Amino acid sequence: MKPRILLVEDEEHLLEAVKMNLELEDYEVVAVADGELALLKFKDQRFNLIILDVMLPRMDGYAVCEQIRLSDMDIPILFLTAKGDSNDKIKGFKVGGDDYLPKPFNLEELLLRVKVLIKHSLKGTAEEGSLKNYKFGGNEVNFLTHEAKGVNGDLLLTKREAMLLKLLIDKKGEPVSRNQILQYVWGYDVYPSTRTIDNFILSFRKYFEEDMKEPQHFHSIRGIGYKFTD
Amino acid sequence: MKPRILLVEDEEHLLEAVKMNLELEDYEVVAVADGELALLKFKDQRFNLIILDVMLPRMDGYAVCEQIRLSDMDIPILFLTAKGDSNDKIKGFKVGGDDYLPKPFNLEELLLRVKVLIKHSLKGTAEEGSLKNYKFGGNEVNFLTHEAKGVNGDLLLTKREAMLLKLLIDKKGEPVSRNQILQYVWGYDVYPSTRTIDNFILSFRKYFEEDMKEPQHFHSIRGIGYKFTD
DNA sequence: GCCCGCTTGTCAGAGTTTTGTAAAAATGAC
DNA sequence: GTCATTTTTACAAAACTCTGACAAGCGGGC
Repeated sequence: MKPRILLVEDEEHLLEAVKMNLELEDYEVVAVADGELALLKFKDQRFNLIILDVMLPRMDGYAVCEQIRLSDMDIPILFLTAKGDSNDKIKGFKVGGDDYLPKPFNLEELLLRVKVLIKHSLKGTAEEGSLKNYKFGGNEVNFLTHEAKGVNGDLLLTKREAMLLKLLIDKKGEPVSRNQILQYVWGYDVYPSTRTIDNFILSFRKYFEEDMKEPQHFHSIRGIGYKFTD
Repeated sequence: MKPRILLVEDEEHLLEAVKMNLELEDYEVVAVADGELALLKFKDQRFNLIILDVMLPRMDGYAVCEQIRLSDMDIPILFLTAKGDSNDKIKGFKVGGDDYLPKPFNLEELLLRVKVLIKHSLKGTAEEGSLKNYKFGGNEVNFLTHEAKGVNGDLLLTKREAMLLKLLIDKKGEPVSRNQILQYVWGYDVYPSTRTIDNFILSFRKYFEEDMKEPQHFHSIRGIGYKFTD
């Protein structure tokens, strides 16, 4: 599964060159030439990294970054900019950028920075594997064997169920967005429709909740996603 | 618990200056002046970030980085170097560096890069959420979970409420215009009618003000917008 | 001080979006 | 092909946001 990059750059020539080189490095690249289009793509798809030119038609890179940060605090953003002075860099960082590369840049350097940022972004979602057994309420889950004990006795979790449950439990107490769920459980190139996740939550509530109408563990956070509470 | 930084730099003057500034930013800094000492400290203690000068007595920065990477693939490493050419950067990345700053550098830029790298290194460790926590008057807001404690007890903020509240708190003390609010909370192409914002302010006052007629925190600035005061 | 025009406060639904739920259809392993 | 699992579809229910009406408040000109 290739890491996905959203590349936003209005100089067509440069756009093509960078896109090609990133693809040679085995990334999947979506390339757009203006800020608004970038936001649409971002909302529509999932990426591991965004490369953002500062000077863009219709909406500059900083504004795009600020918008993106409203809904996703984690995705790395790398700024490209023509001007080299430190104020630009600082502005880039202030709006939530993670790295900064002045134009003209050395291509190899860009590729290296991309690699570093992608490495970071994958770190969170890579398997840690440490958690193999978990108890909450009167329930119990074994993530190795997928066996679980719920309110209606023993049951076996399916693969997807186990992945999703593990994700929620790993992040217990904090809401996990539907996007994060999709990234972690389904990966980057699958797009199950919106109701799929709900169905899994529905199952969990059937398995583990005393009262489905008043869930104690699997909370829905409207507009965001779900949250697990112990 | 403060993030811990290992700072390795042999110019005494610079070392002191950077150390002091990092400490002002509330990091705990361990400063050493040569590469071998850096490795000893690294084996002995736990850090969230390593700042590494390339030119060091006894053992250069690249070598230190390579050694560290043998036992820890995750800790972020920021290189400082006197020469500005791209080959140095590339070498830095190749031995496992995460970022690179050419000397002489702007101090603010260093601090920003440090912040970004630390943010990455803390990701996933529970403390992250505490930075997104805010208290004022007898109230408390957690922007990560959207939980809040107000004058009438606990409540959950909606997505929009959380965004608007965050904006106002980020800019506390200064008035935020209705236009800014629209831009930030609703995005670049959506403009709800004028009364909508007031409704949200109304809710905030209900949630957080002792006396709605004499708001202490959510002030209306006639002709402009609103201002949050602590 | 008093009036007038404009801005803000307040509220009650209407309208919209998101989530819950179940059943049917598709997928994929064997 | 068969079965278990996953995904889609459809609709219901819930939650949130927005609108429009009107009241109240503010500030400038007189």
